[in-house]
Amino acid sequence: MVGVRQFDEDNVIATALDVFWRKGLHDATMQDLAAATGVQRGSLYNAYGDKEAIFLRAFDQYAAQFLEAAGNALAHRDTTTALRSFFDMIIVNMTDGSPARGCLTTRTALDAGISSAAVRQRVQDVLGRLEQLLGKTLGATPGGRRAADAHRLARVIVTFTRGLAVMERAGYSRKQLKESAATFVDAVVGA
Amino acid sequence: MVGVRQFDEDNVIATALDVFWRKGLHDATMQDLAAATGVQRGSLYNAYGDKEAIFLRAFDQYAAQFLEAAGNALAHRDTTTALRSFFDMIIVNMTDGSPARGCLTTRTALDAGISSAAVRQRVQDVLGRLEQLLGKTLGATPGGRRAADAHRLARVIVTFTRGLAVMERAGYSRKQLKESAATFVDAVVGA
DNA sequence: GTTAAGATTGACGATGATGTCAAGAATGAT
DNA sequence: ATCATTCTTGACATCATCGTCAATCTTAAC
Repeated sequence: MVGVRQFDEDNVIATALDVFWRKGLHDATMQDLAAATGVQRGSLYNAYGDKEAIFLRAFDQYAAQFLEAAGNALAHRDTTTALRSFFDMIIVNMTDGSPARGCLTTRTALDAGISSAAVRQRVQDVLGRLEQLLGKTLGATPGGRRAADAHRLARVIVTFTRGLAVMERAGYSRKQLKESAATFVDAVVGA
Repeated sequence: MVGVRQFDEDNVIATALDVFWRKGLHDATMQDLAAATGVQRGSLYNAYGDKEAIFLRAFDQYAAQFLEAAGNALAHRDTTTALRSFFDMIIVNMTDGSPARGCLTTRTALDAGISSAAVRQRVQDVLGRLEQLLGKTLGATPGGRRAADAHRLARVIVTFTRGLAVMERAGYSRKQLKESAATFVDAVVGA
């Protein structure tokens, strides 16, 4: 290997993720990425091709971390406890930072109209996997739900998490989001 | 009045709404608006000042129409029926057109980070009013809910509608959205 | 029919983003 | 030490958008 890369790729991707998380795929520019990473625009083009390629790498990292956190949060025997810690995680995830960064998946989903198939696919993947995690949790409850019900409910819960992400963008506080999530869990799982 | 406007303002705003609905405030350009309305860019600047001013007018029209439709849909004695027709309306609203236009409020909310205070305020207004409509419906149910519960639940429902809007952008079909909404209504109101 | 307020038009300059490239720098392999 | 390969750098051309402006046109009011 000759002519060796002068920057740490993991660092660059992690920093790029932060930029995309704050600005979104569409609004983040190559200049933003260059400034944040300290790597010149030209080098980024040379190394990755274009902005979307960088985004896909960053998003994959984000998705893996997000889904792992979701899985961990859901790892409780009691469904109600599992869902509460799940929503806690989700809400902290989107209200973290100052100003809060929001939810990257949701932001990306909203740009679907101007995004490539690859990007749209990643969003669907994350949501699909999240739904599976939730379905497993709901189905595994002792004296459990019928499988079809668990799946339908899982999608409802995923949908509600997306709603929380929108409400966060609309200005609702972490506390308000948590209250809504608590009400939701009580209403849905209490039944 | 001398030097009279050559175009119909209501037409222009209605057409602008269509453009914003399809592209979003941020992605729609003055050229888009000029092309769609048949009014030159210069004239639009002269008449309205800038893109945001046009957007605010269009959004106000949209919000009024949307809230009226929501109010009508909710006008049933039976809470379950009211919510079902409410969600039907919401889902049709966001899956209409080809390609579907999605939900303008949600799209706008997601751009909060790069929007003016005036725009953010409109989004909050719509969501707040929607919440009020729902709260009234839930509170008015015979043998009704406690007021505090109705308000909390109303916010949960608003949040869920935002989630549906995201799911639509993520590629879920009208049918899938309706199924989720039905599951949600059963789970929440059945309790 | 003149007039003057206001609308329309097309062109202009500024800005910022994209993607490319040639020249120079760095370094593993020999 | 030299070479060959790859990375880095800064400049370049292109493109889209924005907002403005002077010249021109339109028309209500007189």
